[in-house]
Amino acid sequence: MGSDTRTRILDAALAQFVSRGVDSVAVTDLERAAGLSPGSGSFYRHFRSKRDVLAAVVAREIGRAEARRSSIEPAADLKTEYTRALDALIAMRPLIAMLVREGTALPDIDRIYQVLADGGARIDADDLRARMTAGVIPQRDPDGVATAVMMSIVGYHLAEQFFGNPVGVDRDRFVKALASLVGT
Amino acid sequence: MGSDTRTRILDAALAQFVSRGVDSVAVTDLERAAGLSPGSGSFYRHFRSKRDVLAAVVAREIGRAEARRSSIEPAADLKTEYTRALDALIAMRPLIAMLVREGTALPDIDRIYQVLADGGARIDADDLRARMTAGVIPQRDPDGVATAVMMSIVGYHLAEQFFGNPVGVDRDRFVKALASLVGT
DNA sequence: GTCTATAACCAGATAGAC
DNA sequence: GTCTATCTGGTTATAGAC
Repeated sequence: MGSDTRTRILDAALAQFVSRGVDSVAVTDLERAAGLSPGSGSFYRHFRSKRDVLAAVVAREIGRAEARRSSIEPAADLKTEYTRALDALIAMRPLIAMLVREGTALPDIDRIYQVLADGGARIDADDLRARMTAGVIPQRDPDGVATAVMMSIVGYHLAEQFFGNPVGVDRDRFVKALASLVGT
Repeated sequence: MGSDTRTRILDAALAQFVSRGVDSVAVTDLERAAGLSPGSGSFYRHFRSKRDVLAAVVAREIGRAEARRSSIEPAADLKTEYTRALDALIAMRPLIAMLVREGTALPDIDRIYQVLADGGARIDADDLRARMTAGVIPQRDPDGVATAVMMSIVGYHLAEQFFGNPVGVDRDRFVKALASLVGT
C-alpha cells in the first residue's frame, strides 16, 4: 500500500508545477514541501524521476476531471449553459494551467485534450441546430456559431485566470452578452 | 555600433525561446545557433546574461508590434474588422507565444500587455455603440458584446496557433459566424 | 522509509591568450 | 570579437547506513 508521503509529494508537485512551471521546480523543492529532508533522495522511494511525478500528477488531474464530468447535467437556457461551461473550466484550472505553461510536451497530452473538450467548454452544435430549427434562436451556421461561442468562453477564462485580465467586464455581464448574441 | 553577431544571437534567441521555452534554451545553444563556438563565453561579449538577451528580444518584438500598429486602418464592416484582428494577432505571434509560455515573469510585462491590447484584437465598444445607435446592428450591451467578441477572437487564435486546435471550423467560417452574431 | 553523503552532470558566467 | 579553459553552483539521481 502507498504511503501518505506519496500524496504529499503529489500535492506539492501539482501546486508548484502550476504556479512556477515544471522546469523551475527542483526535486529538492518537492522534498522540502512534503516534509522530507531537502537534498536527500527520499523522493526517489516514491517516484522514479521528476518526469514520473509529472505523469502521476497529470493522470490524477485527468481522473478528477473525468469524475466531475459525469455529474454534469444539460442546461435549459443559454446563459446557464455558458456559466456552467466557465465553471467547468475553473474546475479544470490546474490542468489548463499546466497545458498553457508546458504546451504539448505534457505527458498524456491526447487524453488531456479529450477530457478538456468533453467535460469543458464544449458547446454542442447539434443542440444549437435544434434550437434554430425550433425557432427559439435565429437561424445561423450552427458549427460556426458553436465555435465562436466556445472560443469566447475559453478566451474569457484564459484572460481572467492567466493573463492578468484587464477586461473590465465581469463574468455575469460577459455571459449575458454572449447569450444575447446567440439568442436574438 | 553593434556587430552582426548580436543580431544573429537575437534571432536565434527569439526562435528558440518561442519554440522551446526560455528555461530549456541554454546559452550554449544560442552560441551554436549564432555560429559561435558552443561552450565558449563569446555570448557574453554581446549580452550580460541570459535574462539580458530575453529582455532585448522582448524589447525588439514590442518595437516591431508598435511599428506595425501605426499602419492599421479602421474597417468598414464587421467581418473585415475581425479578420484584421486575427491578422494582427498572428503578426504578434512570437510575443504572444512567449507570454503564454513564460507568463507574467516576462520582462517589460506592462508594455507587452499594452501593445497587445492597442495593436491587437481590440474590439472597440464605442464603435459598436455607434453602430447600434445608427441602427446598423441590434441594440445590446456594447461593452459586454465587445468583450465577448474580443475573447472569441483571442480564443480562436490561441486554439489555432498554440493548442493543436481540433476546432474543425476554418478562419473564414469562424469570422463569418462571429460577424453574423453581432450583426443580426 | 528516511537519512547522510556523494557521484555525475550541466548550466551560467568569468579569465586571459590571441 | 572569438577562442580555450575553468570556476562555481545547482540538479538529478544513486549508495548504503539506520
